[in-house]
Amino acid sequence: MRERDPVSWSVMVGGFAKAGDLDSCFTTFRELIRCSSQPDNYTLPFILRVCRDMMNLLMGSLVHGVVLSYGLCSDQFVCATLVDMYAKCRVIEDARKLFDDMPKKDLITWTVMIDGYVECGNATESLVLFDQMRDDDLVPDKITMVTVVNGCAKLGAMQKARLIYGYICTIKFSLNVILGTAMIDMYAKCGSVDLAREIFDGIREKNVITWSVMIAAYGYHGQGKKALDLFLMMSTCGIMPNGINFVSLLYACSHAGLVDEGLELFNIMWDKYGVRPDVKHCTCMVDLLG
DNA sequence: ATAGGGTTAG
Repeated sequence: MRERDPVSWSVMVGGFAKAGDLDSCFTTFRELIRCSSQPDNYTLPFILRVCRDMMNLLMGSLVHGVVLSYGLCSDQFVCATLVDMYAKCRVIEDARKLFDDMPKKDLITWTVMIDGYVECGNATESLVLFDQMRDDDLVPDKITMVTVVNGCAKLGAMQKARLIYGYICTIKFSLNVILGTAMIDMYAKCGSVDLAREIFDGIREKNVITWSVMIAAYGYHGQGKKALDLFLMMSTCGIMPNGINFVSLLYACSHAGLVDEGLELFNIMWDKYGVRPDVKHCTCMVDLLG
């Protein structure tokens, strides 16, 4: 191409990244910077998302430098993407520094920061931020609530869980699959498998993850039989189980001492469902038989 | 043909 626009450059950089050719990805990016004039506001965020998805902090930092050199750091959209990149690369302090320096933060920026803390294992701080966000008069949407619910699940705090559920009810969010599934997980990890089941029963369009979360919940609450029943129900509904389902199921069997059932599952997972046993499945089997 | 954030094991 004699004429390349920002899209052609981005597609090429992203394409190399997806193909796993980081050298070419890197080289092409540098060439982009050398050859193009001022990049538009979409090119650098796009490349930052590539860095985030590949957890390539090295290239992410390089792009950050380019953002600074073009004076784009005051752009809210660009900056939020940087926060997300650093957070997902587990450099939460750097993410927080950028976040704190932003004069105006929109809902997505808050959500990215809250989620960053959850993923980094600091659920307490994620809930603190959630309160600060509301003090800032921002109204969370469903995606924000998914991250908050996740934070609460990690904390295992039932008091908080009830507050958050109450809040979701007051702003009248209908539960979509993802938020509903997150809430099942939250209640289960906060200790109430029954409340989790109530949410589960209220979700009309369950996907494989919804079933998986509920099955796992019965598993770590020692109710292996119920986990198995649910698995049968899931099969009846025509949902195809994946490898994670079988991790939860085998775990459930080992914690309830259901040796025969566990062996049976281990046999059919490959023969009937084409799921190849991995180290986690085998660990559960060792637990079950040992 | 780029267009910011979200769900299961570990």
